[in-house]
Amino acid sequence: MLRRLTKEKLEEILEAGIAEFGEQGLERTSMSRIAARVGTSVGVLYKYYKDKDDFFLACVRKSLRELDEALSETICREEKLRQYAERLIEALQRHCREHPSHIRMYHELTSAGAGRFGTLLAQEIEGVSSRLYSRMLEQAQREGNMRRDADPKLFAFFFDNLLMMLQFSCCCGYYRERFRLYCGSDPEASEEHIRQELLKFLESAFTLEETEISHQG
Amino acid sequence: MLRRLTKEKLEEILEAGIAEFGEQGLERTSMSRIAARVGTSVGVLYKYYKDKDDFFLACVRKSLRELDEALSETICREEKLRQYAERLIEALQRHCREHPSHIRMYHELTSAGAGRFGTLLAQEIEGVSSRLYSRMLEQAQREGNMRRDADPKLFAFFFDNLLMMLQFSCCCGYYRERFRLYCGSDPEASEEHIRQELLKFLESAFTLEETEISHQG
Amino acid sequence: MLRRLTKEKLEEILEAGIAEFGEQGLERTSMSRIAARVGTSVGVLYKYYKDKDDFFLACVRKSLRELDEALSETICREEKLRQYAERLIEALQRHCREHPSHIRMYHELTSAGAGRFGTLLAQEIEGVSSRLYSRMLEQAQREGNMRRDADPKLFAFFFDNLLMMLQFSCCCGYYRERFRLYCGSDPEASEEHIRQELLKFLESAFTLEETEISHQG
Amino acid sequence: MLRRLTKEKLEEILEAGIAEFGEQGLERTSMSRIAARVGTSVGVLYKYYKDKDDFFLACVRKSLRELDEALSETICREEKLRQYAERLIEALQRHCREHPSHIRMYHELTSAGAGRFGTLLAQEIEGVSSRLYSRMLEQAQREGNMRRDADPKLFAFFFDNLLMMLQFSCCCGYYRERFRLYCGSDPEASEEHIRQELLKFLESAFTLEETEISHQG
DNA sequence: GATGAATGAGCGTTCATTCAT
DNA sequence: AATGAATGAACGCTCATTCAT
Repeated sequence: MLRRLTKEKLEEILEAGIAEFGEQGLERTSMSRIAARVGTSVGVLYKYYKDKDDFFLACVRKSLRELDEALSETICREEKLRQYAERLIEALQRHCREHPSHIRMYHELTSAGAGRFGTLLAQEIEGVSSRLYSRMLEQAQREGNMRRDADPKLFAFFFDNLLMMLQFSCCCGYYRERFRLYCGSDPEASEEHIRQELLKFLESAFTLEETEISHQG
Repeated sequence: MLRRLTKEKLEEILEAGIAEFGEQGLERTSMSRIAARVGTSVGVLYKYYKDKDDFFLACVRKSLRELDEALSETICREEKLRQYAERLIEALQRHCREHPSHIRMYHELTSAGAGRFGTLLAQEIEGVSSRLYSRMLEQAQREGNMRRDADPKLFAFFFDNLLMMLQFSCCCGYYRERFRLYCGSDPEASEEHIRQELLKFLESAFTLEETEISHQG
Repeated sequence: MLRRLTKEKLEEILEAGIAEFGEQGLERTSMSRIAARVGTSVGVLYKYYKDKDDFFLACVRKSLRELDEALSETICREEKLRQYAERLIEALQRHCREHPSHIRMYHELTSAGAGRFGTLLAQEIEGVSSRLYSRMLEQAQREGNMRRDADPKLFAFFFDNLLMMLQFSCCCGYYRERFRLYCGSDPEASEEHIRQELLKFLESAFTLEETEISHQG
Repeated sequence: MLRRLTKEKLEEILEAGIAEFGEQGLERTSMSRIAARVGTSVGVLYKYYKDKDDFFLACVRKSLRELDEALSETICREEKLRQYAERLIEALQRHCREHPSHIRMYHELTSAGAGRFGTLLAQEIEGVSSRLYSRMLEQAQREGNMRRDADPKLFAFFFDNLLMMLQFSCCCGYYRERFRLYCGSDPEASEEHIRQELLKFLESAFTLEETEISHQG
């Protein structure tokens, strides 16, 4: 509809929004600071977006698209659960490294201040992965790669919980500090180690193949 | 020195603060709304607390004390990891049922807007449990109740991540919706089931005793 | 960059500020009352001025500029001390008549509440006249128009004291009343008379007995 | 009426009030800080004084009484104008040294914020000295100790102006800085010198040419 | 009679949003 | 179509004053 803003400028605006929302939170982010940050006026923000909430939604959605892209290569492959999990964690770790403010903003949107978006956004964001993980684990179960007495939905839920917390622990102030308390180092200092340990943690949870058992003596 | 306000009224004020902070977030919570909520004036808030931040900290600390109490009975017992975990989860679930706003406020304090408290509070809040869990898992490892090739610190971290997310999923708007997407029901509809599934998920992760392995056929 | 407010409006705002500060003092003047007085919103005040203090400083400086203008014609002429003094007093009296609130605000800035500006403003305001008067009296002394045994700096100080008090007595509530007590009339009722008497006072105060004169050689 | 407060305590309270009013000004002085300063409660202040204004008036009056005492010995003597002036200045300088906050408070009361007391206090404070000085100068004139063509009321006014400014210059932040700009030193560094110069100024300001002298007959 | 906790009006300041230019 | 100045509601906070204890 509005053409004056090049696609690049729009991307820049949204990226600035993501950065601010991630750093300051929803309330403390000011529209004029965003405008100033990219060298436009508040006017254009309000031309493209109804209000601050609308702009926030746009930022979230852009971020979501990028996450989808980052994960798309991981998802499309057919493979064993463990391999998939490893590739997924790896992709998420890279995403955290490259787009920490996206994760931060994502965390902001789970806060009470963003409660009015709650239902709407939860569906957009979690819908895909929840269905994906659930189906994946159902299949794993059928194939004997997961405890037969497990509820695949809840296991999918626990699985995603671990992935989410991993991301927050890499990008969000409070959770970074918490990670330090648990592990004594910054999360980026031992990405590989964290990934391997998480895989172990998951692997014992998901699969109990002979090879694994033999580790235990 | 301050006597007019009964202990009960003070508790009520803090509880109102916790409720508001949990519902609205740090920024959107207004001191005058809290005062109105409990039928006092803003003045008294500022008699007892230096400023809004100070009041927030007092709310967090009150909440923390109550959580500690709720968990104290769980912690002092000597028992196997699995039993301990079950009792811990149970206690947390009850705590969520009885004090959802405490959990909501706790979640708020992890958001960017509360960043200035980050380091301070992370230590107060996570310090105890991080040391507790780590030591517990180290012991479990020595006693053969956990994979020998696991990093007990990271496993403690993953363990607490799951517990945290469980609580958020019971109490916080976004995470409740997310839970519904994963499981199709409200978290309080199946507390027992969730607990048992989480135990299974953990159990495979932590312990690999013969009896467990035999489940897998 | 700021264009909506015409120069006139801006002047009007500052003038309103000067009036309020002069009438109410620094503390009792409220930004919203000033905004209301000129029919704008508080927002615009904070667009142009960082905070109340900054606005106050702007008012003082505007006032100072206008005083400088009012006196500039007086200062540039070369003449005898008495003529200069007469013209100076006359100019100050006119300034008091035309801008009483400026003098009132100037008086406010000497009060304890404005202490934080003290050193800064004293230099801006008094610096010029103190140097000017001192040099003038030094010259007068060299030319034999002033007692040789006088300290020109202190005489300049006394001189300015008289001029300041004259202005306050014309414009400031307390000092107007005080003037009435001394003279039985309003200061504006006898400007010419006051001026002439002040000139007499300056030119030979109190006594001119032989014994005194003999001090002069 | 109220007896519980000893005379000493009351004096202490008033002295604390004078100090605070002098340091902070009328608005910025808080009743509770005064109470705290002397170790009582606001309650007693409001038992003795209707409101803050009333307390301020009481402080001013106490201060006035003390000034009167300080000057009483000076005033009651019969002597020549010059001697009287010297003793008066000396007494004022001592008063400034010993009770600077009284002078500061006196200055505060001339400010716009205290405008509502204006008329009332001006009469109480200036009434005596204005009549005294005027009568004194009238007499001096009759006795040939002052120009015959001078208006004794205005000369009394100028005289008191100089004395007031001297006191402010010793005690009040802004005026102290101003003094420094004029003279390059603190006023207390050269009390004797200032006094002597002021006496010179009063006795024969600026010029003492033959033509001037001839006015005196 | 003394206390000092409670009150609440009022201030300084911010910022989402509008709309004249 | 873009601008960014103007608006004004709402917030955090203070303090003179009251009045239950």
